[in-house]
Amino acid sequence: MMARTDRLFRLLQAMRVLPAPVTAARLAEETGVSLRSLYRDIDSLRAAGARIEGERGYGYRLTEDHALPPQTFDRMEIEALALGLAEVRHMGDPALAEAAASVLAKVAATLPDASEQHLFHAVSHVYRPEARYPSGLDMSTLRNGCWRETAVSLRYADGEGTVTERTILPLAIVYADRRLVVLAWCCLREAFRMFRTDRILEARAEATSFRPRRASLLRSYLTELRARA
Amino acid sequence: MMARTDRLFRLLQAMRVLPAPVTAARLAEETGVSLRSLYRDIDSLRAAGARIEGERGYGYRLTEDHALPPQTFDRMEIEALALGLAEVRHMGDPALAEAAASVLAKVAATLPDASEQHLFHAVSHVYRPEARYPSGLDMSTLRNGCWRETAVSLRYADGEGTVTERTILPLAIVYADRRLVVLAWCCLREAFRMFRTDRILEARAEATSFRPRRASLLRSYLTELRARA
DNA sequence: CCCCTCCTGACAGTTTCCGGCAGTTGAATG
DNA sequence: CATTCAACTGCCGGAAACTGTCAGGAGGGG
Repeated sequence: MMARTDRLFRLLQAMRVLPAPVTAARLAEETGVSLRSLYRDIDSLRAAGARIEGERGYGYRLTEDHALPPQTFDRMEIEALALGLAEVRHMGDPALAEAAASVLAKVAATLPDASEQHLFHAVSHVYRPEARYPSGLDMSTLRNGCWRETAVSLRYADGEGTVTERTILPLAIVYADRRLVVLAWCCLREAFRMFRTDRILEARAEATSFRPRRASLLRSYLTELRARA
Repeated sequence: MMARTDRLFRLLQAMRVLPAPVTAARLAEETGVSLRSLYRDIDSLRAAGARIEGERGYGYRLTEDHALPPQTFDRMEIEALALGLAEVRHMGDPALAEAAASVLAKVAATLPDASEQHLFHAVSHVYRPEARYPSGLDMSTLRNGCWRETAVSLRYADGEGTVTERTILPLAIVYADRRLVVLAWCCLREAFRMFRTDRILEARAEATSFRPRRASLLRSYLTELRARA
């Protein structure tokens, strides 16, 4: 049972150990499988996130190990994690809060002592004042925009309550002044702007993509912000 | 493809996140699989080295999972980490902020793309309003008290500004209502109390140890807090 | 042109997986 | 003592996934 999964791990291990360019034939022999299946296995690993470079007439090379070294954190770092994640659990939208809980659980699993584990987990549950996140809004629209580098159109109420309709290129979602805000390029004003998530009345995904400009746009915005301060 | 393996990981994660005794039915629903299959999956995990305690008429409990391959963070989880840690960098005392930065660097190192790494790191630097942490106070005294389970004596100003001198048994440092507070047993009042760090005028380490009562004390305090809400 | 090697598609045989059902067991509860 | 709960087990048949074999492509080096 689980023969296949086990074999994939062995394959990965073989690629780590064997000297750099390894032929598929060699790996097939190593894992005891036909050539055809080996190609399928390589596919599976790539699909699972491993970066495997394959060149014709040359062989395979493992560029990047996604099974990273077991993350170990010292006590102070654990403390920082617990605090930060507890905060996100309260503040964030449901999806974000769940992710924070999930990280917490993963990190707790690496803790040596069982009682420490439990406390670590417990502390993050202590304080739960009313959720501060703008409940009506579906953050996933914004988050998808950031990740997929697609525009989003908003109905947004500014400080005076004036409502405007605009299209933005969302760059990142961050805390600022204790609130969740979206850093974005505003197509209406043709400038970088921050949008408080609690003032966004509605968000709709648009089809237009701005890939691959997100990284450079965000960089410019950050330098602009830094210059202003 | 690989659906099964993926499901097993999800099952494990579910057991870590959900509160302790979980019924098979619940886990089956969580992983979207029939009850029969769930029992098979539990078997697989046990065979793979996870220690899962199952009691009839009660539920499952995960006692240990060290034998299993290390878990990586997905995109959403990375996002949660970045947000939480950025917050701690601003809020925390220097030692804590440094720890947060250090975790950030460790996690960033595992990110696949170089530009993603850079952005991830950059975002956490964006916003730096004035540090909100009570600058005069040396948090390490309190933190050491928590870790080494030794008493600490405080000069503390309450809500009306009345200053009192008291000895506490510090249990944990957490956020509450957006401020850093110390959860502790107050020897003066003989009760559990929360102390806002920004109202602590002075903290001195005492020699008296309360080891190993910290875990149980904190547990009682937490249940008391939860009962009150 | 030939050889190396990665890579893809199709097909058939085999294996594994999955849900459902029926039933057992241990413990707590009433 | 009966009942409920919920972990477990065995077995079946259909569905799905995996595997090896065969038959090609495709890019680069000699």
